[in-house]
Amino acid sequence: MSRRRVTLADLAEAAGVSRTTASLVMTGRGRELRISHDVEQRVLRAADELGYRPNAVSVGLRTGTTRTIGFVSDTVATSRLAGDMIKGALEAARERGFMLFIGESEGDPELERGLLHAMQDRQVDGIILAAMFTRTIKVPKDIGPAVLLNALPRPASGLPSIVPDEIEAGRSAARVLLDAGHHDEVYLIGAGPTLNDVPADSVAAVERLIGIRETGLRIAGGRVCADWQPEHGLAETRALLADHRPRALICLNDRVAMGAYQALGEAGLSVPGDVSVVSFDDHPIASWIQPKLTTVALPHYELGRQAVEVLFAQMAGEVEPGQVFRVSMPVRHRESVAPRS
Amino acid sequence: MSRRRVTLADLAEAAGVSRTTASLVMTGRGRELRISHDVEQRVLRAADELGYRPNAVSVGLRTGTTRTIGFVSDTVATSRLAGDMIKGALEAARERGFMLFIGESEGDPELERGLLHAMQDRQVDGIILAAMFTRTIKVPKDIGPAVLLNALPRPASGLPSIVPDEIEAGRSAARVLLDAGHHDEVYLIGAGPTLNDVPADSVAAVERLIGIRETGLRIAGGRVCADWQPEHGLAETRALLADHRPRALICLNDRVAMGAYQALGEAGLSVPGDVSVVSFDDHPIASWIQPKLTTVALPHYELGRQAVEVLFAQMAGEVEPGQVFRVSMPVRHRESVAPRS
DNA sequence: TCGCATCGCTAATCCGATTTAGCAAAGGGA
DNA sequence: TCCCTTTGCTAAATCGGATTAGCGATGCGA
Repeated sequence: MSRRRVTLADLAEAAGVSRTTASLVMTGRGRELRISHDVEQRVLRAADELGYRPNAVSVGLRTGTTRTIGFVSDTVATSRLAGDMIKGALEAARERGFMLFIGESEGDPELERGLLHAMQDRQVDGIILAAMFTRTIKVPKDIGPAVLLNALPRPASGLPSIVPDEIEAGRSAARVLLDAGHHDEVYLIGAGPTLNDVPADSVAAVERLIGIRETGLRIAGGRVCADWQPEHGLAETRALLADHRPRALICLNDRVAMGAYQALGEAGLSVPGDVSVVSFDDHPIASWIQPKLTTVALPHYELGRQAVEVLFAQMAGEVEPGQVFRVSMPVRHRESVAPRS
Repeated sequence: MSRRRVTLADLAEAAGVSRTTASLVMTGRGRELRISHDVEQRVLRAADELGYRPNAVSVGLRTGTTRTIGFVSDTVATSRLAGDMIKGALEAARERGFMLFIGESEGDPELERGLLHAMQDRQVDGIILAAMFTRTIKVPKDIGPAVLLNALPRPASGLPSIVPDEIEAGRSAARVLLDAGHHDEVYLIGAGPTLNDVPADSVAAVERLIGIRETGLRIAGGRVCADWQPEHGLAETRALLADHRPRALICLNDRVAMGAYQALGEAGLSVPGDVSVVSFDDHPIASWIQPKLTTVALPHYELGRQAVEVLFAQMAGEVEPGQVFRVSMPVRHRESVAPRS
């Protein structure tokens, strides 16, 4: 391979100074500790010529800080939605010269412990604990500086959390319909009509429902889906259409909406002419299906960014224990909503 | 926070031995260097009680090996397809006690250099250079042990490559139709009919075409798409249907196929009754659209795994310079192909 | 001319492990 | 009894930097 890396000792020798002096100049403490301008320039020039870059492992050992963050998720890393979360975290970290370790626990606590250990052993400066779906999680002890992403601590742990503002999202979805004149004949697919009619463990479902109902929108009915997949959306919408003639549908996510589209198509109903549809998530398919789906977006990228930024703020001691950061969910206006005729 | 980490010195003191002895026992070299069974047990017990875990940063500095791999991609990390690639790499790495640094270069060479430096400074043991779409890339100098994932080196660089076997995939797709009795009236959507009719820079398009044509399947015609997105698939299939009546379609990927489904639906043609459809990628939508799409899967998970495994093999000196590893693409038989009537 | 502060730089220590070289005690052969 | 091995363990060096303490030279006031 290439020749040995240039070390501080090499640099010092090339510049004709001690390692101490070289170190002081390179860390920018030269001024403060009275290194002459002349010597400083000499060292900087030598560093440039030799292409000196400090060995981060050594720095990590000496200073105890590695400019590294651990990102542990149950399975976020693989889900499409989560790619953007990682991307946001990655960019925010990079802006500050930090790198990210990624780990997936697959929901296995044993594995999670192992990952956390592996990261702590590598002296990460902080940890992001992320969840695939918004939910509550048990926080391991002695985790050090950490934030929860898309999750809330089950027994309060003092760690800050970053979550999407699902309640506001519910309000937004309802308002899109209200603004278009849909005050009644609105049905829910995926959950509802009451707060008890939700898939198990779905924080998103509950909060979206709360938001929707807060606006005062009259909900004519709703169908729960065990799982928010297209086939369930299809089945439940079919069942709904057997007895009812909705003028608008709020689908609890885009995959469910995709199924709903299929059912509406079968029934000879056009979107948005006969039925308006709003949804949640802004999954890629939302702009692939015809007509393109108006949906309230999960801000994955922004969630990832915020997690990193909150982590830095926390390390700087600027965060209240247990503080919850809600990231707003923007509406993507597309083609699936028409004014009520 | 918690109390200071347990160090080797703590362990040695607790066990009443020297740091050297403690280290020898913990690294398993005790036998070899004649540490008595008695002392060995004493150290192990103390380690267990104290919960001693060696500081990986220190080990990294001393031994020069950090049990860490750098994963740099143009933008893989965020694309859905790539999530699985990372997952595969993650799991293969974890099985050997390695962690992964993730970085995204966004195709910016400057950024890529920065990422590679950041990783080299952290003494990664090897690097995986990944690409979003299969393509050729210029390999930076002095990169150390590395493999290319979903990419081939432009000027031969001696680095091994891991790529999906697209030619075999083309053969597989064609054979699915041939086996169902479709020997003619088969059209291509997304590329073809000749090897010149492909989107720019698409290795996949060329190789899939080569594979398809090798089987001797009679291709009645083809429509290129500038970009393999649903809307182009829709437009090109519409255009095709204006003059022709295909009995089978090979779509160059699933998103194009999704557009083709829409066009076929508009034309009142049923899948697979009137027209059989095969495609490539096995994108999640392939099992969301109706009828479920028969497609030749990009083995993302397997690609990720292989990249890590080849990297280890390379570090062990078991890989030929420039060796190319082709990962086979399995057919997912679903509902979109029917026998030719 | 002496004492003291300031300037400009460096020697030595430390971070937490691994690894080399070697020391003291016990055992064995002549 | 003496010398040589072998056994069982440890002191010290090392990795590549950051940091603390301090040293010699110069300048300045009295």
